[in-house]
Amino acid sequence: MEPTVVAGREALLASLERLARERGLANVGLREVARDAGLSHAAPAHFFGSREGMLRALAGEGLRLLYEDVCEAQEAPGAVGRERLVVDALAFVRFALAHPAHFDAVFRTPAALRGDAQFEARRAEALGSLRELVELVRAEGGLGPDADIDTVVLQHWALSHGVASLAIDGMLGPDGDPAIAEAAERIVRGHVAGLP
Amino acid sequence: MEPTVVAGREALLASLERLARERGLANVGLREVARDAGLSHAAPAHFFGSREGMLRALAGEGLRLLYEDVCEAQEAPGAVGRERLVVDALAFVRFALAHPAHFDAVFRTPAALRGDAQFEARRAEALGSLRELVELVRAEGGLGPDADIDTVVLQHWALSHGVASLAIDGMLGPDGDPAIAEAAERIVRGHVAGLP
DNA sequence: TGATGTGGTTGACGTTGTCAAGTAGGCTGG
DNA sequence: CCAGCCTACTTGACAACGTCAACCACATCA
Repeated sequence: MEPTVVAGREALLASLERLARERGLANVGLREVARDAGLSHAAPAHFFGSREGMLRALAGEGLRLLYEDVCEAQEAPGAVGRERLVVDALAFVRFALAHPAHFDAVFRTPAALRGDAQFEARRAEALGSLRELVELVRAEGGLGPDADIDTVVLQHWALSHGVASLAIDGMLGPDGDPAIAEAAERIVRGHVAGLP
Repeated sequence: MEPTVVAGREALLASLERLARERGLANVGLREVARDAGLSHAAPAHFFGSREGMLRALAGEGLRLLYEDVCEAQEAPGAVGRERLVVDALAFVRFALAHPAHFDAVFRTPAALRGDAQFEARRAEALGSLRELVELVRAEGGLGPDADIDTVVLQHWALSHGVASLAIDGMLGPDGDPAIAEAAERIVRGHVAGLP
């Protein structure tokens, strides 16, 4: 029987996410999060050790969510060869738009994460699985045989990251506008079409 | 006669930049900046009104610096057609590596900037001048006549932004390693080569 | 001479992140 | 049955923080 009231740790992370979504990660306080979750002011320190630890926890959750989203998108039928990269990049963008606070914690708050072995390992794993995807695409004939895999991987990662940032920062259209997704798709397709 | 001791305002911005470079923008305090600049704890509030105001001032300076760097790179001889886009992107990456605090303020602290008319205007201007660059490239025959200018502009902006983020976050190699610049160049060239 | 800025300072207020210490309840071995 | 330990917090204190009102010294100019 799962409890209807979530454990304190998760309640705190949920509150953090909710508040960060409105105000930006940098502008939410530990005590505020604790208040919002109905706990005492020192509860965050109890679970996460420090503010930095709490952000790290959110980043870990974010990386897990992102990985799930991307895998799920990849498993949908109909995308083979080069199209797989379109699916991958658009899943990344969708994740950024759906979980801006998590995205911020993972990709835009690097100072707190530097040197965290677990986080670096997971990030390396994410890059590794992207490399596998690119290799699969090549095996399926979607990439020229002389394409440099590492360059394609980094190029694709950079473009996905860039489009996601543009989308989050409102440079592809006002918040919630479907034009954002359309612009993102145009950009991504343009990019994928240009791969060697 | 310019004074050897800069005015308080600029001393504060310089201190903010120096401290943020070591610790990340989010982890420097107003009072700390004031101390570092040799001023009283309330000096930042006097000049910038609030913490947010101070970050806005840094972002404004950053946008100006970026604009100068890119223009200067573009004026160097030898780059015509498609090569202009390589020069542009690499200037962007160099700026990010040389001024990480400014880059953070401009591109990774959007909450503080939302709704600031002056900042939005300058950002729109930056995008506009990128558009002009792309149009020039097409006029020089560097782009197919049926290329969609807007998509190319956004694609280029996204990739430049992404590569810069990768570089700053240490994903192209350890800090200061010349391999970073080499990787960035490979990625950018791969991207530009794929444009329609 | 006096008004008006400009470029700051001082001091106070409420709030924040962190830490040491305490507490309440559940589990486990003897 | 109960002592000991673990988990999941709370309480209270501290220094540091951002902001604000008030003040000060000097320059400019009518």
